[in-house]
Amino acid sequence: MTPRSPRPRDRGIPEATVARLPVYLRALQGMAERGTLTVSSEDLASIAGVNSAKLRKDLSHLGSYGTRGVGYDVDYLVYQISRELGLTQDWTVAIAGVGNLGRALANYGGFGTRGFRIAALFDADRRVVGDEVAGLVVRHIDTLEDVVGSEGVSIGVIATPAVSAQGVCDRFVEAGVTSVLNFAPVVLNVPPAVDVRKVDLSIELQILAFHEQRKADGQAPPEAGWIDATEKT
Amino acid sequence: MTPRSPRPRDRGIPEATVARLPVYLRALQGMAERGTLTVSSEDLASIAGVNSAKLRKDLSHLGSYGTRGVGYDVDYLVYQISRELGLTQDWTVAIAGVGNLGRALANYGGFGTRGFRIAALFDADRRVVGDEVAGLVVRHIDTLEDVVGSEGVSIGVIATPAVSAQGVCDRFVEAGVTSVLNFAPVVLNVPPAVDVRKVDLSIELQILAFHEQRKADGQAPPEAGWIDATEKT
DNA sequence: ACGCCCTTGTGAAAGTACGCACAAAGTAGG
DNA sequence: CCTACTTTGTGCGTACTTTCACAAGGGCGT
Ligand SMILES: NC(=O)c1ccc[n+]([C@@H]2O[C@H](COP(=O)([O-])OP(=O)(O)OC[C@H]3O[C@@H](n4cnc5c(N)ncnc54)[C@H](O)[C@@H]3O)[C@@H](O)[C@H]2O)c1
Ligand SMILES: NC(=O)c1ccc[n+]([C@@H]2O[C@H](COP(=O)([O-])OP(=O)(O)OC[C@H]3O[C@@H](n4cnc5c(N)ncnc54)[C@H](O)[C@@H]3O)[C@@H](O)[C@H]2O)c1
Repeated sequence: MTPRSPRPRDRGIPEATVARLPVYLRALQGMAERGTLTVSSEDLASIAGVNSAKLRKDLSHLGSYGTRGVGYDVDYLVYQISRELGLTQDWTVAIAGVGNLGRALANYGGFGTRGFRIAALFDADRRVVGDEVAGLVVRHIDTLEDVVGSEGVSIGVIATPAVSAQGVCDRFVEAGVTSVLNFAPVVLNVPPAVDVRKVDLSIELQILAFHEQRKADGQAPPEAGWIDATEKT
Repeated sequence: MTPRSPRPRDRGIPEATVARLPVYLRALQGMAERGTLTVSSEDLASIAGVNSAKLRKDLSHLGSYGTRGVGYDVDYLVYQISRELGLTQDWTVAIAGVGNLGRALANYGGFGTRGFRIAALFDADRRVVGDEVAGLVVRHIDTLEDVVGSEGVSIGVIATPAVSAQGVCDRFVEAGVTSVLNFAPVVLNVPPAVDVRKVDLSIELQILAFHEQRKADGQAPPEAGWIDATEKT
């Protein structure tokens, strides 16, 4: 029934796997720099902080790139994961809201290192527009549509106050942006074809507080036994 | 077999639910400010961007706080969620690494508004130590143990470069901190009793890139059908 | 060329999460 | 008090995720 052209691979990578691939990629790039040629699932999993079976299953979604008895070729795996994640091409990013956070993001080196190019900064405040931040001149938010079109922006970052976030988001979407990274503490409403990911500091702290309270509740913990060691995204 | 005292409620709240409670809480607080007295699961769910059945099931983990035919009392629900998340008490936070990001965090108002008090800022750079940021004097990282003890810090935020993160984390843990929020792009190693949550910009962008590539792959999408509308944390 | 040993790739089981659909419970109006 | 209507709380089927455990594959030493 699927009218899709018969692609080499299934291409139905689970979301949970996608979220871990960048972690593996980072670990592998570190190894590559240090000259490591191959790595076993056990070792890589340990560095990435996951179960080795999970790692193998994750990688199996990309194909059979390992060699039994040996492990995975580091460089090859870096390439395959990069390709799968779409990092073999460059992506153009625009940031809206050049305040505390927007400036930190713009000045963040690790942003551009891996195929993400910041093409534009927008703000609504006339006192900020025209400033040079991280080598870019801050533009007025009203030029968003023009710039997104001319620069080919594909990812929009929202670092405005919460009240402005939905409006800015709508403009990004209207201008054709289909991926949004939102730092404002609001739930954005977008059409189904647009992906939104949010980074919400306050939520993270509240989740930590919840677990912290749990630990305290048990008072003097008779026995440890918290199974929370590893990170959950 | 569970030797725990028979608590009023089960207290086995799913992690997925815990991650959504702060979203509900924020929506409810907004309503409370606007004077709304009660809300139905349908309305609240719509604002929070989730399915109403999911919302009801989430809330049912806290107890039966709704009234059939009417909905939920906004103020009461705010209180119950706050209590469950541990927000009825104050939490003390310390930030290590006062660079681009650390400063943005320290200056962020929304941080302190809901029970999270920033008690200390640490840095290793002598040029930064002694600066006043957001009303606090930046202390040297070597005073971490003393300050964490005297201030009763329970949540440590890591905003140092990646190479320093594990070391700083170890010091937090050694000093008794059992909750860590990590902004550095590394997997932290901690004992099982310590909770770590990470915020990783680069990973978020890579996940967006993956989906963006998918959309482009299908070229002129014959039929839409992306089921990605809602946000995934 | 052979066999040992290591590591992958993957079935199957167990554990979580989601969302539909509906009975139960409560309100409001007569 | 009884009926009609609204909305909660949850049982249940489905889908996704994680983990175990092991057969099959492949290199390497002899
Ligand atoms: N600073 C942090 O560490 C931090 C942490 C977590 C979340 N956040 C969230 O990130 C967002 C930004 O935080 P911040 O501290 O940088 O705030 P900020 O006030 O320092 O900066 C916001 C900037 O957005 C601009 N702006 C306002 N309306 C705009 C519009 N319609 N279009 C374009 N620009 C507009 C303002 O002029 C300002 O420069 C907020 O939603 C905040 O809740 C910040
Ligand atoms: N800036 C961003 O927008 C951004 C975004 C995502 C992730 N990050 C990550 O957050 C971290 C901080 O980023 P940044 O842009 O603020 O970097 P930065 O270089 O501006 O600041 C880092 C600060 O940490 C201090 N430091 C170094 N070693 C330390 C130690 N052992 N103890 C205490 N302090 C120490 C440095 O003196 C510096 O002041 C990095 O790991 C970065 O990858 C930053």
